[in-house]
Amino acid sequence: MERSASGGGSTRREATRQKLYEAAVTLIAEQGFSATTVDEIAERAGVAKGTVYYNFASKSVLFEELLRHGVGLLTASLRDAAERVALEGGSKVDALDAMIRAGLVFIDRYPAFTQLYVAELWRTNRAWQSTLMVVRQQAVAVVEDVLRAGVANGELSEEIDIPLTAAALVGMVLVAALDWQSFQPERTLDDVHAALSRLLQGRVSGTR
Amino acid sequence: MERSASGGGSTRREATRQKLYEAAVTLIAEQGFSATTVDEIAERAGVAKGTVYYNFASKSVLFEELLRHGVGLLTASLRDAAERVALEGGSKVDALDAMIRAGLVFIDRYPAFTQLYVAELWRTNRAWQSTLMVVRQQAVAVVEDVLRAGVANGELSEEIDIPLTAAALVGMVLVAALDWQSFQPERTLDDVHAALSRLLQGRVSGTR
DNA sequence: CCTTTTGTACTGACTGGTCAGTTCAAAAAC
DNA sequence: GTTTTTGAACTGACCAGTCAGTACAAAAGG
Repeated sequence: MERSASGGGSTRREATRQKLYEAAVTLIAEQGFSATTVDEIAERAGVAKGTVYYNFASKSVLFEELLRHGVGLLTASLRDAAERVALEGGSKVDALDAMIRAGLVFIDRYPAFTQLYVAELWRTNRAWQSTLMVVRQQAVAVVEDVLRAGVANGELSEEIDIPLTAAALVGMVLVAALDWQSFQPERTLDDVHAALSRLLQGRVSGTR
Repeated sequence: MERSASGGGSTRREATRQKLYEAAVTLIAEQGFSATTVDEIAERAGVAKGTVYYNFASKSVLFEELLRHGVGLLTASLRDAAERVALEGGSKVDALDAMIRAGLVFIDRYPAFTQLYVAELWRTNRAWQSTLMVVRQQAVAVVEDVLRAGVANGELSEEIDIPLTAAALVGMVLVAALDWQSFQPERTLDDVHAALSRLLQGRVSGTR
């Protein structure tokens, strides 16, 4: 029943689940959860419908595990970026800037996941609402931590409102990136990063 | 046969359509388009299902008209705010600030519409995709116009990337406001406005 | 006046189709 | 020989859209 060491679960099964995640994330991002059928997911993943139900209890459970999986990747990437700057002795603003870039890289790599996340996050009355709350808090908390550290060491103004500013920064990156992907795909990641960086560092007003 | 002059459409019918808009916007914001049934919409509006189809060709058409209606309100409100500042002889940064506030007021007043807009905007493969594109461009264009004017009169840096910055600003307001409504409802509109204003004006870094 | 007609708005039972989830025997993979 | 997958058939709930009929007010006709 357990072939590789302990904990992991079999590789074959894991590969099937991965295929299902990938198929589901694309379809749900395009069409929404309710408009996506299990038959479609199975077909896109190249497995039989029975396999979906052998691996996941239901369509919603598949979706919830997908969410947890994706946000795990994102927070790890953000935390990693902040830490790398800290080790190099960079400032907290540098850390925020690095996190903006990490966010953009993530969205560039997993655009479907990001679409789906944004589309579901502010819904109420959904089965997976609590999963999303937890998962959102994890992501925002990473930004809040850096802001707090910046205020503590005097680098950022004491007057900033940490939760609101963190939310605004996340939103800025999220929406700018989605807009980039959907409506201005000819721009490069560096263009987008530069524009956001400028906004973060208050180099918008003033002719220099 | 025709009660009020010609052209306008009866008041009764208009009132029914309005009730349907209100019912639909709430339900779709909560549950998404596909998960919301026409029966639910009719029930919430207090009319029979047939009435929905008497007034709108289909569920999607109802939704599209809803979108156009809502974004019309938003752009009018943004343009109005910018114009008011211009008349008072304020700067372009002041105009942007006023638009941020107008955006927040709008979202505060029509939270369901905003949720629904964000949730559907970046979807692909949807029937109303083209409607959304048009409607998004209208809203973003208002911000771009002000940015362009600011650059022209030397108030804003020539190096800013207008489309990307506009998208980022809109995103910042949108996400911060939705977050405020969903996760920090105890905050006041002024709190949120102050946090965003600070970010816009680059008063985040530096201890003053 | 009264009554007949006409057009508009609305109603709600009904239909045809769709889809999540089930079942299971047999094959494949390991 | 155990786990995982297959594939196809099936069920039952659910739902978008339809349609024959109702309600009613205003006009037309007498």
